[in-house]
Amino acid sequence: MARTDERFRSAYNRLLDICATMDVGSQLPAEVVLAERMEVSRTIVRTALQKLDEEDLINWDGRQKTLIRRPEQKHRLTQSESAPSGEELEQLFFEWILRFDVPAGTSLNIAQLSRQFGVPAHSLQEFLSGLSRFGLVERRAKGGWILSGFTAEFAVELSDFRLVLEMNAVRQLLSLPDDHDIWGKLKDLAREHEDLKKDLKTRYHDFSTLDEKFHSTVNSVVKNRFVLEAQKLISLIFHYHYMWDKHDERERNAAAIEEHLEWIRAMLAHDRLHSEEAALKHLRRSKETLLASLKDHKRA
Amino acid sequence: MARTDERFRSAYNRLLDICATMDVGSQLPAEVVLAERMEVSRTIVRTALQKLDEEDLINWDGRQKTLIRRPEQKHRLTQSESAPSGEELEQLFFEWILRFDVPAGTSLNIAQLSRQFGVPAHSLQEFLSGLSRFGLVERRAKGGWILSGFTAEFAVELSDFRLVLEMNAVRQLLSLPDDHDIWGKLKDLAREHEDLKKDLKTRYHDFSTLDEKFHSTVNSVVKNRFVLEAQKLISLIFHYHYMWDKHDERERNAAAIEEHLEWIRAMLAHDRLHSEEAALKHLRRSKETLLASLKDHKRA
DNA sequence: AAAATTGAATTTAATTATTAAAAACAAAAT
DNA sequence: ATTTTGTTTTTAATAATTAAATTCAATTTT
Repeated sequence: MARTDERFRSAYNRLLDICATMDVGSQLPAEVVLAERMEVSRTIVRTALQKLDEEDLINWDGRQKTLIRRPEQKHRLTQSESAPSGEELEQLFFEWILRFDVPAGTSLNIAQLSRQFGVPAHSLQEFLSGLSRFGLVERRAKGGWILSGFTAEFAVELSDFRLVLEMNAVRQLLSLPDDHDIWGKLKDLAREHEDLKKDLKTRYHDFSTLDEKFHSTVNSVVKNRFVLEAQKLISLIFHYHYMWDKHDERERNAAAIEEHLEWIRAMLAHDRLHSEEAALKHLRRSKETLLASLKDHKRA
Repeated sequence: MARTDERFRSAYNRLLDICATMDVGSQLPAEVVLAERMEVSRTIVRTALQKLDEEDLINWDGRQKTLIRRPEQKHRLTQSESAPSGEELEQLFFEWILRFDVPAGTSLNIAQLSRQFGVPAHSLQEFLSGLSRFGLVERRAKGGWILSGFTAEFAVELSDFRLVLEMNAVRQLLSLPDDHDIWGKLKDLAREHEDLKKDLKTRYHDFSTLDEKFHSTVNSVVKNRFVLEAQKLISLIFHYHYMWDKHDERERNAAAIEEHLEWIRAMLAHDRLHSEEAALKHLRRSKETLLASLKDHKRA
């Protein structure tokens, strides 16, 4: 009942580590100092000190905190492995949706999913309410959540949004000075694309990673938290889709590499019109691929 | 302790309403039918029926649910007024931030704020985790939330994002056919602007509403959930800023009206270049105004 | 017998009570 | 006067609790 003492346990173990670096008989620093160093409140420091005293590892009297003996392995507190972080939860969630083709309209069972993902139900709730901002999930009047996205419509809108943002990135990129390091990065990317193109027969799986690297490089010139956040979602969904949709993978990737190369070369040549044209071409085809794969999944 | 029976109470009252429309001696429909009509589970229907039975309003035996007498006012259950909805909470939150100039870095006290807004702490948590997607608030390791946005940087990025989205809307708008009703709406807006311009001396306060109407009309041509969601946040923040920043209000509004008019006329003339130019001009000035007002507040 | 309806049991989720942790405050020691 | 500690108060994370939804089996009606 009530919250876990996870925070205390990890702090106590860190305090043991601090003691291990000290000589027997020497003094531990002040509570405030310890609290600051360990990034916890003084309350935790004091409970930890009290336990050290009880274990006869230190002698605690007022501001005297004398180390009696070195802590051993047996003194450490066991920590239940920490729950997946927000980012990890995001990964788990999208992976689950795309791997099992969870259809739109499915009602999400918080209790079961939180068990499955190994996170407190509470965290999952928060995560979902974050997603509801993007209209991917919805809260029902009766309570609970339903997955409302991942329809063809969603894919279209997401792709269109991506188009708007990425075209903007291209325009901004082209107005950067010649000594900006984006140009070097683009040259490197061109080379990597050429390399992959040569060994495509054996390495065509590697494209997914390169694709993500390329798009995030282009987008990196836009310093904007809203754009960045949106792009995180976009790349996540595109990335996972490529991962699960193995249909025509090699041909698709070969075509995409050519499109990327044309786009990169146009940008390196500072050719505004050609760059926008090449970007448009690639992004539109990307959208079609995403849509087609959604329809394929439906049929399967 | 545990959840409220708010849902039961409102269902019970609605059931009384249904009984009121029926003749004494007639039969109530099946549980499933009632549940469906009232958009509530059968469990609630059954508990409500049981209470009706206890109150001697119906005679319930198996599938016989006979109305004995008409329900009266005294039978109705009192409902505690429902907590503000998600949208209302959003309004309350932004109003609070802008009215009291809550500075970036402030730690948000969930308990106190939820009391202040009259919502369960739980709802506020969910709301904040939604906002964290936009980087407006952040979760701290120690627990709790801090307001990290509403800096000049935030305003700049928000304005830039707005620019990208709205320029895209303009481009889409100009490619719409002549019989689309956007053109009629734009003509109406032009007239409203002219009217306000005439009576500006007395009515300059009305501009804030007209401004919102204009921008949302332009943006309405983009049918995209991501764009829409982003624009909701944008207009909210711009709207509230105009509301609290009374500095030079009349002059600012006069200038903005002229900019709007130029922009509208260019669009009505299907002049692509001029439209984009006018839009850019207005949006850039808008950004400067927002920034200036932020700096002013800092000084005050 | 098939369909509709009800009764009971199970599962799920909203809310509160509880406890861990943080923060604030007051007292004591350097 | 400043630092450090002891104590109290406040805040928030989680489990327990209860309302509500859902499921399944039994019963009645067509």
